[in-house]
Formats: sequence, C-alpha cells, structure tokens
Amino acid sequence: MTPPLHLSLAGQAVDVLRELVLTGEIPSGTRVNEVELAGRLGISRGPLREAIRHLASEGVLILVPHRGAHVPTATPDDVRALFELRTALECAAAELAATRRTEADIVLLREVCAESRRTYQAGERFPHRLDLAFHQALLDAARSPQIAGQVRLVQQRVVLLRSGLRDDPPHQHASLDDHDALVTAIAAADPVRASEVMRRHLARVCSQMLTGLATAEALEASTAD
Amino acid sequence: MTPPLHLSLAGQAVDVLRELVLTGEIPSGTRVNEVELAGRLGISRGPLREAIRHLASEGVLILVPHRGAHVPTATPDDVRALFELRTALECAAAELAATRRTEADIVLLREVCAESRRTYQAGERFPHRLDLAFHQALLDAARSPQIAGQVRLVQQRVVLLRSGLRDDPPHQHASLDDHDALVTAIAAADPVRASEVMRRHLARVCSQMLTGLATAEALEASTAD
DNA sequence: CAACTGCCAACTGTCGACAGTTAACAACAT
DNA sequence: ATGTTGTTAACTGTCGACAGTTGGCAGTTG
Repeated sequence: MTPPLHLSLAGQAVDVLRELVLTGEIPSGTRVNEVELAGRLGISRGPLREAIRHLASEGVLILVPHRGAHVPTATPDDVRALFELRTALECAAAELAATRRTEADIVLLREVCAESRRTYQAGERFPHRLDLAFHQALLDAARSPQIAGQVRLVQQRVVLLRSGLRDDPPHQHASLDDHDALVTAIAAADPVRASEVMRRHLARVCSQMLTGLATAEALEASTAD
Repeated sequence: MTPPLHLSLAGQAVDVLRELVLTGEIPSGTRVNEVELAGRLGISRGPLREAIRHLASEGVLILVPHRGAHVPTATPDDVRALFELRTALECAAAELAATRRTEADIVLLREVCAESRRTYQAGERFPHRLDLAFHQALLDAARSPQIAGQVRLVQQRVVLLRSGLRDDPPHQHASLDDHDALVTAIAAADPVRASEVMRRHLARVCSQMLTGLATAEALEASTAD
C-alpha cells in the first residue's frame, strides 16, 4: 500500500519491526515497550509510534488503549477465519491466473515447482521460501495488483501465526502435489478447476496448521507442569 | 481492525478525517496540510500524523515522501482493479452466507430488500444507505469477521471513488433485482448460484461506475474550456 | 527573450519533554 | 489472614520546537 517509504525513519522502522515480529524475535504475546524499542532502533518515539500504528493496521500488532501494542496470539478460530479470507483471495487469484497467464508465467510456475520438488527430495524439507515463491508467481500471473496486495498481507499474518510451528513431511508432499495440480489447471486455462484445487490446497494447509497449533499448545501445557 | 480507539485524539482524528474525505468535504486530489488540519481539528500534529498514516494504510489517503498526503483520484484501471478485489471477497461472502445463514438472517435481508424497493418506488431513488445495509446484512449472514472487515475497507474505497458521481435509475432497478436474486439464492442454500449472482451484480455496478466516471471526466473537461 | 542558478518560504520529518492513565505494590483495616 | 485502599513507578498520549527537504520565485546571464 505504501511500499517506498524507505526514506523516512518511520518507514525503516516499519520494515525492521515487521521483520522482528515475523521472524519470532519478538515472540507472540510480548508487549512492545515504546521507549525501549525506540532506543534499540536508535530513533525517537514519534516515528516508532507511526510504525506501530501501521503494523497494527496490517494485523501484525494489536493495539490496546493505554496499554501499548503486543504481538497477537493465535487461537484456532483466528486461524480458521484467516484462512477463510485467504481462500477467498487466492481462489480468485487462481481463477484470474488461469485466464490471464502467459507462457512465461507457466514456465516460471513449472520452474518453481520443479525446484521445490528437487529441494524436498534432496534435503527432506520444503522451505517456506519456495512455497511463498510459488504463490507469488501465481499472483503475478493473475495480474491483479489489489488482490495481490491483500494476499501479501494475509500471508504475512499466516507466517506470523506459523512462527513456532513446524510442519510434517506428509503434508509437505501433499502441498507439492497441490502446486503441480494448480499449474496444470492454470496451464489448461481452466479457472474453475484452478479455484477448486486452490481451495483444497488451502484447506489442507489450514487443517495442518490447526493440528500443529494444538500440539504446540499441548507441548506448552506439559512444560508448564 | 482497531475499532475502539475512540479514546485517543488519534483515534478520533481517524474518524473525523475519514468522514471529511468520504463525504467529499476534502475533494479528490486535494493536498492535506498537516499544520492547518491539526489546527482545524484542535489537536497537535503527532496524533494527526498517526491518523493520516492509518488512513493511508486503508487506501483513503496517498502518502508521498516529503510532499504529504492527498486524496486519491480514480482512474478506470483503479476502479477495475478494486472491483476485482471486491468481487473476490463478496462472492466468497455470498457463498458462506448461503451456507451459514439462519432464518433471522433471511428475514432481515428480505426486509432490507423490501424497504429498498419501497423507497425506490416512492422517491424514485435508491439510497446508498440501504445498499450498504443490504451488503452488511449479507456479511453478517456469512459470519466471517475477517472477510467482513476487508469488505468494509473496500466498500469504503468504492464510496470514495463514487463521491461526485450520481447513478442512473435503470441501474438502480437492476441492482434491486440483483439483491432479490441474491436473497433467493441464499435462502435456497445455493452457494454456487449466490456467488454467480453476486459476481454479475458487482460487474454491473463496476461498469456503471466506469461510465459514470467517464461522463464526469467529460463534464470536467467541458467546464475547463 | 529564454534558460539557468541561487535564494527563500512552506512544509514535512524528527526530537525531547510534559501530562494523564494504568497497574502493581505496600500499608492498613477488618 | 484476607480484602481494601493509598501510593508510586512505568508507560502511553500529547504537545511545541527544531532540522532537513522540496518547490517556486526572482535575479542574472547567454
């Protein structure tokens, strides 16, 4: 929405703070202290406050009057609601991609899929980097800047909720298959099928996150004893 | 996203400024002067800047480094892109509404439709208030807070682009029919049809806005002579 | 007369300090 | 011992002032 704000301190603070939160360096539930963080970033509280407000509007931080900002904690309902939104946006993107994609888009999508599979079979791991790259390539093929922007924000929140969770190989395998199926549908210019595959894919990812969240909670409860 | 911020001056400033922009009191293209506006609102520049940043993240204002904020002007491409997003969100909402609606939801939707038709036939006019009420009732029936929140933001931007445009009766008549068809599909628990009707409805509204925009531009060009 | 250059005013970006509120702690009363 | 209340420290909310940048204007030069 406001991408090239990299000149002002507030703009830089947005990027730095976003990274601090998304990488889990500032864990979920942590209260953000303005004076301390301002000192740590080497800026004043004014620009920092603007940055905090900005990230709050993105859902990366929660604002409570007179009690500052904190990193949101994920409840199962939050995950479900967020994935409803993500499904709405990315299914539409998949439809548009199936309609508007060029040959170059298909080549790129195939390339990302192939590299994902190579990396997975080699290191037994499907890095989030390639997952994001795939969804980004799909968004580019959809050629809808507004939808793309919203998806970016939603993905950001998904990453935020996922920090501290790890995913299991069977799910990763299924995701690879989903991606391949998506590319096939998009290459075949079949919007309906692309949307359906995307819906199925996201439903899988969502349920996987829910189980991951449940086990993480159980783990935390056991350590609390 | 941050609804009950009505305690701080920044929160109030957000509401006041939003209203000033959406009602067209601050016309499109106008540059916002921070010191002047701060004085007019009776607050300091700090809270006002936070409010401006917040509205910029909502798309109500555009920020340019070192040149302040201004109200965005609508190009046809902007309208099309925005309606792609709106279509993605509201079609999903229509699907969910067809699945989750209760009897009370249907009663409310029917009531809004009936009042819209009464008002239209009486005063030859379909007030935006009732149009928004219908879409709001549909969102409530969908029971998806995340989607509802995003739709609210998008509708806000649509209102912003529409300020200064007036709509013609034939379009209003078609919209009334669309709304009725939507309620029918939702009452029949038919998500596919609800989504299709919504898509058609929004396509109609979009094209109507595009023609309205074109005539407004032509009008402006003629007065500039 | 046109183009260039230096200056100037206005505005944004930033900072440090003050005021108001909240929450935790401690002292007291029951 | 427990509930209540007064106190206090820390933090957020807000303000006014300073510094840096931008765009326009006048003066100058070819």
